Amino acid sequence: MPELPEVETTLRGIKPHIIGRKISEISVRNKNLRWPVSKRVYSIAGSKFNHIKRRGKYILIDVNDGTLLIHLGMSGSLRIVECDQEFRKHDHVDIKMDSGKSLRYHDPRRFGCVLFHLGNINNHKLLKHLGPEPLDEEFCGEFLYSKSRGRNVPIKQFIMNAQTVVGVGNIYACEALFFSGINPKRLASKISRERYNKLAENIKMVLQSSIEMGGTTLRDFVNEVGEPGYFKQSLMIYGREDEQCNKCSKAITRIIQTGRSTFYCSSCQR
DNA sequence: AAAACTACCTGAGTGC
DNA sequence: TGCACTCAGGTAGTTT
Repeated sequence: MPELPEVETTLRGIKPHIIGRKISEISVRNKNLRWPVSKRVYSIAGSKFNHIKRRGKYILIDVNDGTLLIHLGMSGSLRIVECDQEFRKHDHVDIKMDSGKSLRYHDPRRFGCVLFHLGNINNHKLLKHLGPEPLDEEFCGEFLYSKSRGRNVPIKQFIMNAQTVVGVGNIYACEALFFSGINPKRLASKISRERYNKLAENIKMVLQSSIEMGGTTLRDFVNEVGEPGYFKQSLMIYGREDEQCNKCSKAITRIIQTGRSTFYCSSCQR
């Protein structure tokens, strides 16, 4: 589910409710996420949430001398609820705070994770090999161009690879390629510098506008208070098979690339 | 090193 | 109703 804008929306939403708050009690109702929930998360009881940031689609919350590392997988969400609110199905982790509210992790498919790492989080194996943040300045067309030399992989896979750049999932990859007029099947090694400049700009633009609208809700993404995001209404190409392209009116095509749906306009995207 | 493939899991929707 | 099947926002780990 969540790509970068949805994770950013979640982070901004929970931040004012957790920073400086003391953690009173942790409960893990189902530890079987992608990896077992760290036993160490119990050790944060009595401490305060100090700082929260995002790296790619990972949410990192500093507590004591360690960091909570949370990923929402395909179907995860984090919400702020009253401590005494009844648990719903798939509410797996609950962190009660001295405010009377809880930070609650919900994830039907359990592809996400809740881990606790002592020491410098930048050395964590899940973060070590990640590419740059797409909204940072260092991420630009020139960067994509040089990184793509010799890469015989379709451009869509290339930009969805977290080692290339983080945070670009299936929806925003399709959208950015549409705005750039690039066929998703084109090999990364065969795209010009000029087109990469355009692509990098469009990746930034698409992610930024989605963040401004609270992210994209296809079925189950909700923010910290359980509301959906509204970027779905702005999607140009994703999920619109057989509908008319907004630029040229031709029917939108859906193909499968590495097991995932790709939507594109065969006339606008070459 | 890079590309292709596997695996993890539930729920919604479709067709018979 | 029920069963079988497909598809869904992600990505580490394994194999080729």
